[in-house]
Amino acid sequence: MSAKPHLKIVKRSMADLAADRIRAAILSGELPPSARLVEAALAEEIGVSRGTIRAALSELERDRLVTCARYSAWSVATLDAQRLWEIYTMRATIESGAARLVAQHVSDDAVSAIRAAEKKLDAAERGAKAAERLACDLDFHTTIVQRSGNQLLIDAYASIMDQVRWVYAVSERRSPVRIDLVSWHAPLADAICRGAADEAAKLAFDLCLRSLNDDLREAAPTQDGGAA
Amino acid sequence: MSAKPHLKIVKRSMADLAADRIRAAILSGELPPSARLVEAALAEEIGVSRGTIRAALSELERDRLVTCARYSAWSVATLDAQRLWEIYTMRATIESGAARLVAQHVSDDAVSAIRAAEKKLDAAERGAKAAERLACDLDFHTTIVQRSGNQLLIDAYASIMDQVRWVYAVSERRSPVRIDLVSWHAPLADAICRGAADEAAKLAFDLCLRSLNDDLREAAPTQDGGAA
DNA sequence: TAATGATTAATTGTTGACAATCATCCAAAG
DNA sequence: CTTTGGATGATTGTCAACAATTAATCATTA
Repeated sequence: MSAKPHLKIVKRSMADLAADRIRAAILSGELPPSARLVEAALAEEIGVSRGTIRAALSELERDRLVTCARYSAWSVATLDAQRLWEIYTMRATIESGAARLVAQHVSDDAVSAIRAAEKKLDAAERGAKAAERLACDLDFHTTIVQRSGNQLLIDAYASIMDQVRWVYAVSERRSPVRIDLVSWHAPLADAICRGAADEAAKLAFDLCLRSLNDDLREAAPTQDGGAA
Repeated sequence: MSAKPHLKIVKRSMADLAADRIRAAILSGELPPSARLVEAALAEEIGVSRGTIRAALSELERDRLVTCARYSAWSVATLDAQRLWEIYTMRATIESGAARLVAQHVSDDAVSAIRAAEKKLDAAERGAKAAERLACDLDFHTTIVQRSGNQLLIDAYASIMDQVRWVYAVSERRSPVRIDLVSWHAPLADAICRGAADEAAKLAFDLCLRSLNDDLREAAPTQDGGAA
């Protein structure tokens, strides 16, 4: 996105590195939901001390990937239907607010960024494989949030999208299928570029909830009698 | 709100207690924005070790009340116009999403809760002092978020409202005046109770932004030439 | 058998000491 | 006068040991 070539070295603490490792293990499914996490064991495995691991786990707790029971145990968070609904509606809320903000002050800059993301969607829809389509889908939504110019929204979105990716990872089919990408997203892009804030907010919200329904149907195909 | 009498003792760690102390000092203005925070000094003052203080500061960092520069210094976060805008639009986003969710599945329960909060607003508008009016105002909004039933939204709202209270605390006039409480809030309450999701979302968002404009005018009365 | 209470192993909470890093100051060179 | 370089003090990063708490086990008893 921002192609400005920063030279600065971002120095990261051992705690951050450790958090990255554990996060990757969780997002990859290697550490499944409810898995027990023992500070001493992780410290041994990663090669740092317990205090460092504790800082890492605290960071992951903030991201809601792990939970902590006092004096008892850390464990990977759990995912139930309620939490799934919360994650998707939280995502819908953030995207909706971002879409409203972008639409309220449309700039040529924003329009071109959104149209570019839309174009990539169109290209991905024909021929690209599922993972690529999903990436373009997520990129489109991320673009909108980025253009809101609100760092709080951007950070909150990054956090909730981690949860979304986690949901994808722990569900049976790793990547949800995404079809009709353009026809679903075009109305939102149009509304934003047109400056129709209310409409953009509504469309953004509904688009996320539609993803929820789709992903749920995939995750539990026996749940609803899908007979037309 | 939830009057269920829990007997359970919530045991809190020293780190949590320390975080509470520091948080209170920040929210009260005792520790002003940009104030330097030294782990060792805080540890001495509060009476715990540095490791515990570090955990407390990390918690406050998550709440964006303090920032940390590696190997250098912790300090109380700063508030500029950009951040102020981000805080208020983040609040607007959350409330808007919550209002939409509540309106989408209106229940008698929700209606009575919202109407009750509205009634308290009406009572406060006539005669009560400024602090009381502000409290009822905040309570009305909190009620809506609570009724969304989304713990992620509720937590995010609690966090952002901490920031809002902080803004109030560090600005010159401690409590912003709130006038026309009922006439401003009634359309939102009506829309939600009517199940008009889009309208409720729009009204909730605009209501927050209106607060931003009001609070800004108070904080910097010379900024805009207010002549009609 | 079911409830009670002591015992114990496992795990997190807390601490103080040491290492790594940063910011400042000051002198010397150009 | 500006820049460079090194010394120095202050502050955070990391660690390993100890204390507090939990959860499970297993006799004991009614």
